[in-house]
Amino acid sequence: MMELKQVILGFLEWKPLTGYELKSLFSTLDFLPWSGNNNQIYTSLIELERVGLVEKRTIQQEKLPAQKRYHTTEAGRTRLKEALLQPSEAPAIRNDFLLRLAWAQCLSASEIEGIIDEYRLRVEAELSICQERTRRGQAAQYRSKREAYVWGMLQRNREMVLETELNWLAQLRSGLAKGKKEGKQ
Amino acid sequence: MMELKQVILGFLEWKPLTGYELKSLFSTLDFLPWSGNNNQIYTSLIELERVGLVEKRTIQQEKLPAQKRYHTTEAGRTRLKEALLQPSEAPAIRNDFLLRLAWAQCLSASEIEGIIDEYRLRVEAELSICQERTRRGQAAQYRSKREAYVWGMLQRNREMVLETELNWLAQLRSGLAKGKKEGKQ
DNA sequence: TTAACCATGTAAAAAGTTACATGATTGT
DNA sequence: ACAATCATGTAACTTTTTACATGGTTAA
Repeated sequence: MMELKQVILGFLEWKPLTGYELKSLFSTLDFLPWSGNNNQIYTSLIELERVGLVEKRTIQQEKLPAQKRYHTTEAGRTRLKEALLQPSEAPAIRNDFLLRLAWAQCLSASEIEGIIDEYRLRVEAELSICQERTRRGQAAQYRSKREAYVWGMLQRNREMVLETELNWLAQLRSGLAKGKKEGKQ
Repeated sequence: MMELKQVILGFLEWKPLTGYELKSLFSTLDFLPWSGNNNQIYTSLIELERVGLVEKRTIQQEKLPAQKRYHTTEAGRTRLKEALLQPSEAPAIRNDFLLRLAWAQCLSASEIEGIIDEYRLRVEAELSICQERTRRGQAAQYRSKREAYVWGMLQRNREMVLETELNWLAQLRSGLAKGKKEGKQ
């Protein structure tokens, strides 16, 4: 299991960052399953430094609080590579809509139509946000063509998952409509 | 956010179950994002009973420990329906492979090919398990045709997600192979 | 003047996992 | 003899979220 700290190590290998900058990365990148709240980021950085996987430069600023800019150490790079070569599990999905649909028996046909439609709109909105980010993502700083391609594919992964969800929803709707015509029970 | 307790409420509305039976459901159904360990199940049941959403019948057995079979109350049914009508978020995905791929810059081309292939096999294996469960799932006890259809679609959702992952992986592989031919950097 | 951004951290609570604890039955 | 199934529960730990705490800058 890839841990939060290992992901932070990856970012710091990409370029030195402050806790604040990491936080904003966690809130803008879809493939990161963590919220990136203060407690996660700042305590992780302190711990990573304590065990010698990262180091920091403190930069005094005139008017703003001092920045602590972290970068990886040799030990950090070694640890990161180890983590990257571990086997990955199949994707784990948390889908609240499926949990609700499972008990659709408790709902009327029109209530089911209602929650399907509400969910479809939600997924479509999410897909739009995702596509918008893909467009803007072109501006990011990549170290190579391969890295740029890979990050494009990370974004594409999320888009494909959401598109699949919409296709599945369309199937669900037509299947339910068909069953309704053919008679209930 | 659909909670574990609400899902338990859903199962007990379907039919009265013991903690042990709930546990085995949690470990066999793919769309449930919880492990269904003892602590989750038994403390949830005790809490649900305490607040009056479920009740139990204790059944003495000759040779085995007593079963506590839980069923929903009227308040439980009301609470469940409330939860079902709440809006659902877009699916949240935890994909460790994406987290590793993000830092592929740290790996050689052949190491990347290695982790892609390992992951592909993992996803294919998961898809097989999933398809096998779909076949067996036909035997389950459903309260209506609609319920049988919906549960089939729950299973189909997971299959489609895994198929999409395999398609995406194929794209990734060919894209990386193409980039390699065109020259590095 | 109000919101967003910059910038750091800590405390408390909730959610989730692993391990501990007990013990009989049934099939290989 | 060993593993799997049946059946319940608790303790300790890890992970994650939410809220608290501080305080200056910048743009609408």
